[in-house]
Amino acid sequence: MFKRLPYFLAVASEQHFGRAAQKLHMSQPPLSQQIRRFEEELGVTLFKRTTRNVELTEAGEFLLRRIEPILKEIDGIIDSTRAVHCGSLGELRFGVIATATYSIFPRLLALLRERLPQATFRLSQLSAAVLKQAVLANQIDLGIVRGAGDPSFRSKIVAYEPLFAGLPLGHVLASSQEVSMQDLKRERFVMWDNNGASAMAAQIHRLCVSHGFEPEVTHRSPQFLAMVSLVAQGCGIAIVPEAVARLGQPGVAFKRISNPDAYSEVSLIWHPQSASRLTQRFVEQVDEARRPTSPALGVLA
Amino acid sequence: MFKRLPYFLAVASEQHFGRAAQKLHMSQPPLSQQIRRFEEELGVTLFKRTTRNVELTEAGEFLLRRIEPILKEIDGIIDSTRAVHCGSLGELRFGVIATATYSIFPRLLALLRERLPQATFRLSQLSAAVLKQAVLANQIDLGIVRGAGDPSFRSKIVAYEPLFAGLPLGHVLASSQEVSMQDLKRERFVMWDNNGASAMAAQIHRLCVSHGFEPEVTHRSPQFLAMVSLVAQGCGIAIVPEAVARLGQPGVAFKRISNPDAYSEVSLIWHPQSASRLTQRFVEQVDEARRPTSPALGVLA
DNA sequence: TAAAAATACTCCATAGGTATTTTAT
DNA sequence: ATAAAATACCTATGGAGTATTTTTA
Repeated sequence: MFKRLPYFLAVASEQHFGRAAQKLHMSQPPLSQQIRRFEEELGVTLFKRTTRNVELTEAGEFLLRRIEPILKEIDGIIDSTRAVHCGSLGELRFGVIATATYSIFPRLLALLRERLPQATFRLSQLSAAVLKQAVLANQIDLGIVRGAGDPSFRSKIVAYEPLFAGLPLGHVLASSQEVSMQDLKRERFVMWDNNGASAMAAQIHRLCVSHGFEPEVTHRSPQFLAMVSLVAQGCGIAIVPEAVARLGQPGVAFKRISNPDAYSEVSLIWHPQSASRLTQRFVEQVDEARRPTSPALGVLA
Repeated sequence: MFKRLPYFLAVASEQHFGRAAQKLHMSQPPLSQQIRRFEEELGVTLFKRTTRNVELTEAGEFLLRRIEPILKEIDGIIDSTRAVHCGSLGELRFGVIATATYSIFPRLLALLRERLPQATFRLSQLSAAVLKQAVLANQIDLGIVRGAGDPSFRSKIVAYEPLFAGLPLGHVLASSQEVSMQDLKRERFVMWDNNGASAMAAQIHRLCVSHGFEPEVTHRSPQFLAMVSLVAQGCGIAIVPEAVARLGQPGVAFKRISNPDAYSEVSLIWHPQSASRLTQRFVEQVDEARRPTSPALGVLA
């Protein structure tokens, strides 16, 4: 039944049993038989044939017109199924923290479109905690968070992002080229927060301690825009990743912190069990891009 | 390949090889084999299976979502192909003369929609001569013309349409209930024309002669609206079929001609060779409707 | 008479059946 | 221990081949 449709199609398009049989890599008699059986099981005469001429009946014309595009479509679906299997077709669900949405994520997206052009994506901007839950619940495929890793996930660092000090415009350091951690010893800090679980806050705290001081924190916020406003109002200074510094803000000057350990790691995280083929393929492509031999390395270094 | 799609569908929807095999009226082992072969020839794992649990892989989900509606569609196409074969589905191309477009044709159309609801139609309004050529050239399936038949076609009378005299309002007969051919003896006539081949003109001429007079024709036109205007202007009287009388026209009174032979036959014509199944079915339905036992008779009597 | 479809027949691949084994819960 | 899928093996349908006949333009 289904298997006979391609036979019908070949005879219909060739209007000739012999040529159709050649095209199908078979001999003419079995093809004639298949068509006859097809007609019998349909109860429909599809061809008007003499030994000199083969043409479609009305019903045959109808069937040809309808079935031809469908068989092509099925071929396409089969190809696409193979593409899904090998992880080049599908949808990647990204969960991204606010400060990576406009810097790291676009770079990864460019990589996705270059290396896996058949893949589509869906983006959710989430707090780090919610994002990790979503990865575990297989609601998103890939998370972008700060920090080097987490034993619950598979992870990969995709960027070392330089840290900047955000200073009110009148501040004595606001006119210098760079600042060092030493310069910030006596400052009051507007600090990141995420119900006490902010990776940035922990990172900055470690940084201060390793440079010999305990930061004096006056305000805390989970929203970087709120932090930067507090800086503009003179409530203190803030340490932020480059992505936030780049956005700028009236009344605030951002100065790169010159110490080599003043950076924030950004990682891709994913679930080792539920990772789809596409997820795996994409992670491989990220690896590939970060190898020194690859020209795409720079964008993620 | 194609034949295995329904197997895949059954297993995918049941998530169970045994039940799927039952649904397919076969035993479980060959079904397992078919699925395995299908996976092999695709090069794609479609199911994750243990002895306790069967579920689709990503690629399997993808294939299921895409292929299920298509197989349903193919079933529908097969059914429709059968309908085309038996003449209940398709398009009827009607060619209709002007004076049948608003009277006889709508009745036939109602019959078509009642008896062959899957059929669609296409309507061309043509002169009788062009229409007959179009039937011979298989450009239209069914023509509606005046006259009882023609040896070049198969035909069937579908209406005997009473004739009316169209009279200017001031005319002495314009106040009577009916007129007879005798009353029209001395009148001047505005006559139908179609390059000398009008069936109506021939019919009316025969009618006059059989009632003992040769009509005095002052004007001729192929357009009934033109004829009726000439009547309104007092150029003469016109004999027209009921369909024209029903349309009415300011300044003209239409009176039924009481003689029993004062009618015009309207016929369906079609090509005996190239008639489609639907054409044949429709003609059968017209026969059916004209039988005295059928309640639908009246509309065409 | 020649080209092409249908028929007759033969053979083998493969679909499908039964019995059994393996595996995971 | 049990349900269910996989495996092994057998059978038979039917798909495909070759040789031949029929048909019609």
